[in-house]
Amino acid sequence: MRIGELAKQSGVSVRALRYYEEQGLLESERTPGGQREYESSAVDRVRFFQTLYSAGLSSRRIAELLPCIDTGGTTKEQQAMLQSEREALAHRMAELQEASARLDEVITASKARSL
Amino acid sequence: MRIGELAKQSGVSVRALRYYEEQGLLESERTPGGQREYESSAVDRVRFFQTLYSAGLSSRRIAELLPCIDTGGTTKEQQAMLQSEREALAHRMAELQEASARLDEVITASKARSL
DNA sequence: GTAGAACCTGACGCTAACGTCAGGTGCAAA
DNA sequence: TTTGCACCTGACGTTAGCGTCAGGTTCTAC
Repeated sequence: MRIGELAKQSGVSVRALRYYEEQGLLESERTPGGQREYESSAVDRVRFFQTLYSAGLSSRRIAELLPCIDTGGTTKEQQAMLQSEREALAHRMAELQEASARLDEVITASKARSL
Repeated sequence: MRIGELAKQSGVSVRALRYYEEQGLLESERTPGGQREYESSAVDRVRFFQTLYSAGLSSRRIAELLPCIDTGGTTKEQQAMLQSEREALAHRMAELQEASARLDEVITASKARSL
């Protein structure tokens, strides 16, 4: 598939896809004319990037994790990297729960006041 | 307290505090000489902002929510705003859990491979 | 009354993740 | 073979949340 189709199926912009390639996240074959050609598996890959992005990971971080993800990351450094990112995620989730709880306080307080 | 002290106690930079004021999040009295003076309650307020920031809320969004937070938000618009923000938070938490699960898959897969 | 730390207001710099031209090329259909 | 849409490569623009001068003032201590 070409880039427009991948963009449609994965729900991101064409510009974003070219950006991912620029950052070393996404590879593509080229047609004789120079246009990008993707395998259908690229759709899942891009969606995976979106998931990681929304979790607060940067392109650089994702690029660092990619070897682990693709090859299964068996070196100590890679496993440590995965672990530390996992812990960072847990930390972020705790922050979110904290924020959520604080918002709930505000909400219930305002409801009580409107009775 | 003055801005340096508030910065120290709340754990953010002086620049950040001035930025919050610029965005309408934080108010301050002024000494006759023009220096900012804060009440001790400002520490908690700033920490609250940090919590919301880390949860992915923008300054603009926080500024919109402030009236609800300070006065208890009783108008329908304000309650709706609180609710929608709460739902957005829940959505973000779900994304985090998804990402976390995906990372766990990678981690357990890599461990299995290294055995 | 003076040194020096802390403060002030601009104002420009920075990074990430794209958006958005501009100017030119590939490709599929009629 | 000529539309005309999709694609290409630069390259500059944008937003948020500050960092970082610069050049000047206030406050506190001695």
